Amino acid sequence: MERNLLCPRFEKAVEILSKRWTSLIVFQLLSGPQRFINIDQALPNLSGKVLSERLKELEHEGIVKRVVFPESPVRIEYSLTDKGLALAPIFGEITKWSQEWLPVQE
Amino acid sequence: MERNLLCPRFEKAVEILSKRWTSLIVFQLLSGPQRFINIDQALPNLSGKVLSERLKELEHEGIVKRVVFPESPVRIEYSLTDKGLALAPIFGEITKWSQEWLPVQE
DNA sequence: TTCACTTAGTTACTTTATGTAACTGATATT
DNA sequence: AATATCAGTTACATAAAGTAACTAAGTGAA
Repeated sequence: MERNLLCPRFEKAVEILSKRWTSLIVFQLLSGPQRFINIDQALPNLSGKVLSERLKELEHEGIVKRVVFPESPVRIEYSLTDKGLALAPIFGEITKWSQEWLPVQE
Repeated sequence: MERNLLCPRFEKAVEILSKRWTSLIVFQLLSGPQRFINIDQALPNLSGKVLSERLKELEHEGIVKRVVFPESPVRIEYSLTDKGLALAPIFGEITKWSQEWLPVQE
């Protein structure tokens, strides 16, 4: 009777990454810090509602940081923490796989 | 006005991998071909209904193959194709990240 | 000053996805 | 004949995501 062979840390990582939109938001932030509206516009079909939820979750996980610039009007920038930046190799492997195994035209 | 900077193949890969349960099912199959009930039992909280849906999707994507052994009773084995096996490095990177950045105890 | 616009969201409502549990049909075992 | 196993399916309930309109604080133009 084998029970839960799955490493809980691995499971947690998959849980984070496989939540809808999360990967694409992190990937978008890999290109540099940016504002809410910029992320929203870069990812078609992502609603402000879900983006707002995901950014809060990612902030809570310590993957994203939210910085308020008290300019006028106020500017809020989202960026990756070191923990978030460390996700880059995963996206590197996803890119490799997709280029080798997925058809160009769909 | 930048539009859809996202590579469609990368986007497709993320879409496949970030569907709930998909990654864990593929990861489970990395340990070798196995039967429906085995996958179901290895992943707590995964229902037969969703497993059945996911296996069909993965078969359709060419990531999983379903082989019927006409024994009695019939045995059905699910396994990864070459395309599916090629996902292994992605899980390798997820494992690395989770061990470096996620706490042991939660 | 009033009207319109931008940013960073939130709220209310609808549609879709997932979870739960019971069920099916073929074979095997007791 | 009754019970069990495997590989699912069906019906129903709950949770997540999509859609669109709205807010509040500030800016800019008329």
